[in-house]
Amino acid sequence: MDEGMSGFCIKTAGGGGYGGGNNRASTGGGGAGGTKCGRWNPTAEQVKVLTDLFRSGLRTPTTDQIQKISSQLSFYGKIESKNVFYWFQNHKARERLKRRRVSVEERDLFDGADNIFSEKHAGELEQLTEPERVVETLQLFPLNSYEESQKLRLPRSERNEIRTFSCAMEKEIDHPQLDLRLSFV
Amino acid sequence: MDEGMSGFCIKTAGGGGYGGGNNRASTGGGGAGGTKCGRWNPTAEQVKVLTDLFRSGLRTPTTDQIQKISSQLSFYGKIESKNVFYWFQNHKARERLKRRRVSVEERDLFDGADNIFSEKHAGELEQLTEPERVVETLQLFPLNSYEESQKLRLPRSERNEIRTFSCAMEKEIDHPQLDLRLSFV
DNA sequence: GCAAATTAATGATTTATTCAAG
DNA sequence: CTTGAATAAATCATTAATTTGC
Repeated sequence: MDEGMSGFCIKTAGGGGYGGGNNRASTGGGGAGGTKCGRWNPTAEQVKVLTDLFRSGLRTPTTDQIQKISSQLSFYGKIESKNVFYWFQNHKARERLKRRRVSVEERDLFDGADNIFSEKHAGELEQLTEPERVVETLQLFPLNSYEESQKLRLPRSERNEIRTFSCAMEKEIDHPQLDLRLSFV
Repeated sequence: MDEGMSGFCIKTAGGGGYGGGNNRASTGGGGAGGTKCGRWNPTAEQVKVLTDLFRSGLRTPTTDQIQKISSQLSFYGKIESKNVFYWFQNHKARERLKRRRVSVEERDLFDGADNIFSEKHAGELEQLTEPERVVETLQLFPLNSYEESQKLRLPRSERNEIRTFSCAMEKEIDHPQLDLRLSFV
């Protein structure tokens, strides 16, 4: 809405970008038919990969990482680097928000006399927030043991130092094995 | 069109969510739970208050300040003055470390935006940004001369405005209003 | 069943802090 | 004291989900 845009130039309007054609929508994969270049509408595969990366610990990818991810994800449909950047920003913030909300609920319940509802809400936490567990489609190349133990000692602040990982989607559709091997090491 | 280029120079960007809530005692080493008197295990509230104080500019609390903080924080669980002292020592040092590492990393990224090796150091530190800041619940009051002189002993980067302050947690009603009004002089 | 209307999610922008270099 | 860079917070805006009346 503003022409100020000093950062990346928003050229979402022009149909041009990213030869990746349209989205191969699987479920929510947007762009049903006509190229409605309103805003990026990620495909289910794209979301899955992004979510796996997030769960593996990635929070604020570097520009290089963003480009690699974007490049790989372009296989599944139209995507730009900025989409990846925004996705991580939003996802990080909103996960934090969810976690905080739930924690406040837990706190309220605990401080109250009885906490009969605690399990219920604990379950909600599991549902709402993304557990940081490694899924089978995500292969983590282990850190060295020292740092791993160090990492475990910091549960409070969501700190992660995942280094190298590759993300491969299992029996999904026809797609190449993603190898987002972002060598952080 | 910057299509061909890597596009997306992160200049002015942002995204995110909201941050209103409060943390919650998770693994509180609190006074109530099992008395595992190994070492201090701060509750989430204690960490929150300490972090807020840190963000408000406090770096090296005086003995009086330490005692008052400790006294107030004892509401949330077992705590001793030395815990507060060590917390500030450690937090100050670690924040400095983090900042230093990040800034080094930034330099590396600038030198070679498209340098594939830059990501080498990147991931290691990307997610190390300081946790969320909370300001709305923190009120600052003017400082006096003693603190001013103390301030001068800090490196420039830490010469923030350190003041007398009170920390009131407004939205979270289930604990008393902290009034950490530390009187210098 | 089906769209219009409404609500929930979430992509994208803008604004404010923060640190530190000059 | 000013300014550059990075990012979190807050907000705007658009799309998908869903509800609802027919």
